[in-house]
Amino acid sequence: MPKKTYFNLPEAKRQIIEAVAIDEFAAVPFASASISAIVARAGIAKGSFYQYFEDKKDLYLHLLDLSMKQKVALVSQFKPSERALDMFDYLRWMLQVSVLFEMRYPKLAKIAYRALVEDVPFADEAEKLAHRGGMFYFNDFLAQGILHDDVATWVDTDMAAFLLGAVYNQFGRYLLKRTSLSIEDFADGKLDIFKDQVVQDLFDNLMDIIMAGIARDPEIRNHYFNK
Amino acid sequence: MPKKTYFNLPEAKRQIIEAVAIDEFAAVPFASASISAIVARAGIAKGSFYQYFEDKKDLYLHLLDLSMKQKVALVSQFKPSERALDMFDYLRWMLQVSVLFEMRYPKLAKIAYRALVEDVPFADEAEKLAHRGGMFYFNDFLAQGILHDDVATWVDTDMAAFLLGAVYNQFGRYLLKRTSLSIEDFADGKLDIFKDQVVQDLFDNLMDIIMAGIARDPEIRNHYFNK
DNA sequence: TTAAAATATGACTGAGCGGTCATGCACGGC
DNA sequence: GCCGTGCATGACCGCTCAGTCATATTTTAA
Repeated sequence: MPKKTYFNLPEAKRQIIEAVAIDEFAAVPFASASISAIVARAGIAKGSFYQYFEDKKDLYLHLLDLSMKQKVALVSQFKPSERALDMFDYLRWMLQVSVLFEMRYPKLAKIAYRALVEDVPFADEAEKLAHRGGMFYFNDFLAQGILHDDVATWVDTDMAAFLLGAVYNQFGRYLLKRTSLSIEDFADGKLDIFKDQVVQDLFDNLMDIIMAGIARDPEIRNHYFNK
Repeated sequence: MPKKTYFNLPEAKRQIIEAVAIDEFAAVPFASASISAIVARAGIAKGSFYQYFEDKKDLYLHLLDLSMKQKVALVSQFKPSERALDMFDYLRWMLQVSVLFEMRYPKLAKIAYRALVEDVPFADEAEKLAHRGGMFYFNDFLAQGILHDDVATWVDTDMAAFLLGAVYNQFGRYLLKRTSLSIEDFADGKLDIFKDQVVQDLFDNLMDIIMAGIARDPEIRNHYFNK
């Protein structure tokens, strides 16, 4: 946790520091991120930095925390309107929000991604933070799906949760490669992932594969077979 | 490419250097890997190292190359016996070999993994190397599957290839977490991933989900539905 | 006005890094 | 015996880094 002094700072100053730090930690791995570079770009003295944060790791975990909070905020902002959607619509919604986060806050997303795939000298703390904001408890979710006859009983829910996690985590990157779009295209609202047809078609196809793979209802299977 | 001098070295000396270097680059990200540490542990002089390799990147790419060669070797060693398997058996075999590589050569696997997910200052070269040995051209493979009526025509093969890649790449790590087994359990042959029932069951379930998701044959779908 | 508390500062430390280079040694051909 | 080539060596260079600290400045409270 940053020191008390940091939170006494004027909002604007904190904003600058955080923006610069997010830039740095999104651009390079933890070990390569430079505090010296950050303080220089943020226009503060090295000594000041250490009045705000315990050390490099303290800043890093703070950013990771910010990232997760932002994701959670986005999730609740786009929560499906009223009552529970159908399970597959829910899975689809999760996928979309997950991608949306990556497009809206690419740097924060990258920092969270790093925490999971890269080695930091404090992997456990980082992973705990990253997972807390992970928000998608696929496992419980799928187990519920079996109880409600949405998911085929033979499906190993823990395994299926792993599959969903792996796919959802990478889908944003794939989308960019596949469509040759860049994050900027999405960023300035010129392109709404919820509306763009090409993107929606890809979402559809992915969800189709997953649904056909785990759904219980024979009509769903037949629907895909008859396509 | 390492310099000529390196290849003139006695086999044993090269082995030591490579073993130590693999250790280092598997343990920490590229930027943190220390040449000084490697030469110290390998018992050679710093100057000697730079008679063998151009620079740090040269060594790293060499290791990446070794990793890919080892994977390809493992693949051909375990090539399905005689003639072509059924497409799904083939996908299953790919998954198993992919996991086997991770268990047999965890450090080499880690180095390859890093090349794909971490940022090195020469990402393009690294990715090219890693992909060349990636060996699994799911995309063409699935396209063939459609031609042969193995894969449902509505499946976006490029997308499905992404899904397979994402899942296959992570499955080894999942397997370890899920089964609470460690790499050592597999390493010394005490446990054969091709024979162990728990592991095979997980393979089965994953393949079931994928097959049910992309197969064309209605019997396959019904088979899963009737489970 | 003043004293105390909080905050800002940047030169400095000690360590580690990748990479270089002058020097020395070993060995094969003549 | 001599020389040339290839290899081995480790002190050394220039740089960057995270983190410290004595000092200066500003803010607060009385």
